[in-house]
Amino acid sequence: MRIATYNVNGVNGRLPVLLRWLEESAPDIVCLQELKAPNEKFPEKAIADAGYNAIWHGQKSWNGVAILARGMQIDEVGRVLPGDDEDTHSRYIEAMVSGIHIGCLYLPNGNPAPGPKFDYKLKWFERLTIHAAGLFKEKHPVVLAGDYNVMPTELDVYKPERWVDDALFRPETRDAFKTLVSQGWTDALRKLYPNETIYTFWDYFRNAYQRNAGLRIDHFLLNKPMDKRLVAAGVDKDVRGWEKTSDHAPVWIEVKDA
DNA sequence: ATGCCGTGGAAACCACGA
Repeated sequence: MRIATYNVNGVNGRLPVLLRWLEESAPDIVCLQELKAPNEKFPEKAIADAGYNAIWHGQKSWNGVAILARGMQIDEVGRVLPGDDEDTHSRYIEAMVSGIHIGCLYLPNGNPAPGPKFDYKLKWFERLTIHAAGLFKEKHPVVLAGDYNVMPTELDVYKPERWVDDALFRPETRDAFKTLVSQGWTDALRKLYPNETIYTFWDYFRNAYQRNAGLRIDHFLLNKPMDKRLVAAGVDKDVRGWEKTSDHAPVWIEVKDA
């Protein structure tokens, strides 16, 4: 079974790219971020015609997350990250699919830092870490996938020295990710490729993709039952080179059937 | 060192992204 995460940067503007990628790579479960569409404008029919069931949590203009499953039932568990009733951003959705517990997340960017947006990011990270502690202990496999807006180490940035003051790479942000992972989670891509340069995002400008000036910010965290089933992982980097593409590439893991 | 590009929504510019 293949599980993917993809920050589409606008699900409607990106629909041709998304449908082509779904057809070519045929992932079984997909986490989408940055829908940039309200619930009523989610392209449910086009995605159903491609063979996918879907649940989504949209919002006008910004954010928005969804979980897709190819020919499988999706049982929604929640669509809010607990811990802040005032948080109106659509950044989290959670479901059970084929016995796997999936959390799909779009962690706040946090720039400019310092400032209120950075404070919001760190708070959101704390809430995620509290929620994740419960998920980690579950008996069944759990996947926390999405755009974490964190480069965990210097290996995950094309020029680390240029990013040290950025909200995606500041010490507080990296510490927050480290604290989360230290609950016992497996960073799936890093486990399989401990020393490789792997990027999941390339800026639209300055020919970032052509220069491979990228960042690794889309991650899969696995609890132990899921980690035991991990067999492969990768980035569909070529998708980043398509016409009218997102600035992120799809990331995926392959897991053994139960 | 920097939104240089891109998206969505409102209103022919602005917010936001990483």
